[in-house]
Amino acid sequence: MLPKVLVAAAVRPIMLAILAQGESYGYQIIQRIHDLSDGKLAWSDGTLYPVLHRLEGEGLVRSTWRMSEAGRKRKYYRLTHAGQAALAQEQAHWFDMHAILLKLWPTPPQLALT
Amino acid sequence: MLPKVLVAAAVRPIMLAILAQGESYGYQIIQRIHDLSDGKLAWSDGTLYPVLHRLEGEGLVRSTWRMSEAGRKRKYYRLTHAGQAALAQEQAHWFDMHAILLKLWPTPPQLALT
DNA sequence: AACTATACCTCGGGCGCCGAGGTATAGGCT
DNA sequence: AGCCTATACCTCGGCGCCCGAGGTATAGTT
Repeated sequence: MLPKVLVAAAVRPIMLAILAQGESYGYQIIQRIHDLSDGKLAWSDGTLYPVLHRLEGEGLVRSTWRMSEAGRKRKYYRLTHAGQAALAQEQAHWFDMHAILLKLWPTPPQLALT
Repeated sequence: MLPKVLVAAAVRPIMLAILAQGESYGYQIIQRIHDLSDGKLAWSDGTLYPVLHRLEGEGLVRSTWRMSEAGRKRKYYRLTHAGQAALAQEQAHWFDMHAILLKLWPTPPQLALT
């Protein structure tokens, strides 16, 4: 299990990046993240929804209610222009930090030991 | 300025990595981080000391008081074996997350836009 | 009728940074 | 002597944020 702080740091960039690939909704996002990380990230909906609401409050995503073919209500989220800019900035920040860490880690990944 | 959550996620790996290069003390660590990050990371001592104490409480570092040539008391910290193992694990976690993000970011660094 | 999966939501605890404030010594300047 | 800066350590409290627990509702299966 990845440390909480690291997960916390990645929540926003991951969410923005997923929505940058096309609109989606809560449950689907959770599953996409689960698959994408080979199960390393398994977020509960209690984690996800507050984040989505916050992003919406900041104007980075916009939501619309729609019906699925199965007849269930879904709230679809899609990225705004401001959201795309925010994603680019999150990326830049991540790479900044990554560069700093690489300087400190002369030896790459340092496999195994687990 | 880098986001707080991202900084929070990097605190432990950075501290452990710096101490892995040899023993050091509070003020020096702050300066090393400042230089190393080209000023992108400027931690206050109020940030640093609680972290050091926590790491010591977990047995990842050990400290000893010594005198500098100038005659001031300094508390030197150095990594324990457990600390080295912890560092390796932090590295592994970071690279796990990095791999996930890279999957979501087909376009590399995405320079500029700043 | 009961259960599972889908689909949304809120609340509260806990963890952890970090600004503000505190103590103390060494050295330089006036 | 008095003052300032740099060095060097520390603690406390607020704020932000994940995330487990709990709640509501519908569709399909057993």
